[in-house]
Amino acid sequence: MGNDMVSKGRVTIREVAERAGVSTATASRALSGNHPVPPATRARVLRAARDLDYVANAHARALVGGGRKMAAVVVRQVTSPFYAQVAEGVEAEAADRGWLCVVGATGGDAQREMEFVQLMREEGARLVILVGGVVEDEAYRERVAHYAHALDSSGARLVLCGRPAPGPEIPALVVEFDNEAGARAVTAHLLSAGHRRIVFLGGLPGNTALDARVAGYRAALADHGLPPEAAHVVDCGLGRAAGHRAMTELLKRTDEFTAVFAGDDMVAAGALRAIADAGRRVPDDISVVGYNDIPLAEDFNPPLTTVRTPAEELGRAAVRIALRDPEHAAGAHHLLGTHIVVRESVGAPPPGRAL
Amino acid sequence: MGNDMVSKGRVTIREVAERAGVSTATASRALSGNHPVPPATRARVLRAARDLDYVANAHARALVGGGRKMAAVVVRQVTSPFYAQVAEGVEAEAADRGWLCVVGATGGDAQREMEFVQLMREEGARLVILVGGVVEDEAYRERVAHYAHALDSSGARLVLCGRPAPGPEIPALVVEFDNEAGARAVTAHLLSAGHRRIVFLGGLPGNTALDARVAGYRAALADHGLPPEAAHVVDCGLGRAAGHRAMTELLKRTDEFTAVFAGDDMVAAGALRAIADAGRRVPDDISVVGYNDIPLAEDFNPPLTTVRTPAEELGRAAVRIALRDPEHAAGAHHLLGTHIVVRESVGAPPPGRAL
DNA sequence: AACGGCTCTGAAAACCTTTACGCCCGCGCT
DNA sequence: AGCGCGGGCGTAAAGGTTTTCAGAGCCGTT
Repeated sequence: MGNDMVSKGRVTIREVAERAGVSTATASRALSGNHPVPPATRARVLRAARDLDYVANAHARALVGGGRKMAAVVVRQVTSPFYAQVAEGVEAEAADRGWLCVVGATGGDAQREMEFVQLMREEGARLVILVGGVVEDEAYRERVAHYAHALDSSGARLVLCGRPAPGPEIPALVVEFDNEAGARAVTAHLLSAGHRRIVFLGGLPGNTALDARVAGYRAALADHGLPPEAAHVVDCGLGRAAGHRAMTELLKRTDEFTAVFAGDDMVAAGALRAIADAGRRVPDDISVVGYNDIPLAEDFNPPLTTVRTPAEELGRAAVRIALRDPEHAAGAHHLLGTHIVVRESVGAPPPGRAL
Repeated sequence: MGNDMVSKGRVTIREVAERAGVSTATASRALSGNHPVPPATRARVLRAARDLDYVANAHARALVGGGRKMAAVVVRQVTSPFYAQVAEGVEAEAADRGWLCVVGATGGDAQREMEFVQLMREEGARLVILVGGVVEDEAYRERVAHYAHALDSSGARLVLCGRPAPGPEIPALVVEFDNEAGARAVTAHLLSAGHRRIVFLGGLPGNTALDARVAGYRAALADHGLPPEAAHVVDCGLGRAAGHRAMTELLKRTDEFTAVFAGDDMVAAGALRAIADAGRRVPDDISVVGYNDIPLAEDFNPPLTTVRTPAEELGRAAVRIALRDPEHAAGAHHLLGTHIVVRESVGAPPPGRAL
């Protein structure tokens, strides 16, 4: 495959120009296509570049060009199916326009988040996407306001996915799912199946995403004419382990429920296992719904009824919206729709305990 | 948070130097720490930098410095649990040393892989990690030989995770799991449980990773004194859907097996569902083992006995080894160990059909 | 007192590309 | 024939940082 003289050191545009018998200016124009060049000259340059296996230096290019085509997506962990899907969406949308996508994992540590954003400023990323619900405390607001202004001043855009902007005039774009609507719909689904005593498993007070789901859950109960006391929220947080632990305890403590609304599918996974371990059956004894519709949800036992939040689409939307109309985007708030996916984890409540 | 004069345009080291009353050379030395600077001066510079909210320009830095601290990990898709774990390992190990980690998803398309590697050359990545088994054909060998030489000539290192180097003197480092040993062990586990008719579900002829697992499977059968005909490999490829389809067909066609060795856990997920759909029970009627031990494997129904391939460790090892002794690393081949995780998807073969 | 060596610092080059500016030439119009 | 215009192309500057080289000042030694 035509590797002529891959001498040591990198081939520069100077050498390409020399070989093609033109100046570096002309070579640059021919290679980048930024400026018209007669076909014959252009062909000569391209030929020389190919012969020499020339590789443009992105740094030199970015240095003179100002910014660079790079997007960054920051998540808690890459291995969470939901975050992975969002990252994939960002990567795909970025790749479609020839952009680079770098990912940062914070492990939930604010310090690492700050370091990463700082790094992105140094790298000249033009788009930073922070993904995932958070506890919205004072520290968070300050931190994000700082990011927003810092990035804004270097001409980069900040997108918050599933987390709130700290204020209306902060130069950040919010894109998220309508958690409240989704939770309301899936709760309504349980209610219309006959359930009245539904436990919400996986609350995380202060976390805006979870709080919204809890709000939707409460709203659905109210829609159905149930009193506020009907709501029973277990604040065990997210994750498979948390769901397993909380469900195990709950089963030991009470029988006063016929259905479980898990804060996300991983919680549901843990809960399903706990229920099975306790010798109860889903959905005959207890109905379960989850949230997010991760790829394996249909392989749970039984296949999980859940709310599909098209995570990859969230990632794509974040990039698209941020890049579409940069002016209008700042401060905007976009809600993405969700829908229920009915599978087999919901049934009628057991006759004896219907109400 | 002390944002003084974030005027338009970026703050350069020149302004920092000016404010601190030193030259850019001294400022650079104080900021980068590459060269000793008296504490008092150093403090003045740091103070000025903080006051001005100075952000170093990574491009300028990389331009003069030659390379840059950046690793790239290339996978088929980010949403596959296994790849996600590898990527997380790379990211973590990179972050530990202050490196950046960019990820590329190819969707299995060689064209996109080539484009991405090219992009990494332009960006000056110092480490490119290609992850995932492949069909080792002539095109593959040519492609990778090209990568290896191209990257090598720009001083970058190439690591192949779970895929072969096209030749012994190709400047690439191979890090992978010992697929053959893992498959042999888990097959032996089935054999010692009494199974004799074991189907391997998920072959993918030419794919080196799968071929190695099949080889391990055959070796275990031979170890047990079984004739080569005892091996039954279904070449359905990987993925949940493939596993489901192949298992459904197999159940329709024959009863001549008591255990299934799924090529990976996703295949196992599909197979488990197909078995359940057919009204058979695991492990009472059919035993199933998987491969990789993805996070949700313990939530399968029943919890899946599988081979743990510490994927995150694979990613970390790839970075560590490549960066440890760059000289010695080229052409080296590292095998990482695996071990069985016994759960509940394996039992004795049904009495009537033990042999 | 002179000199060697050390520390601190600054001027300037180098890294590679893009682009503003301007030159030269040829063509078409008057 | 002269002039204006525009296409093609080269020169040089700019972009921000690191690093080399060398100068300056100081201390200790002879």
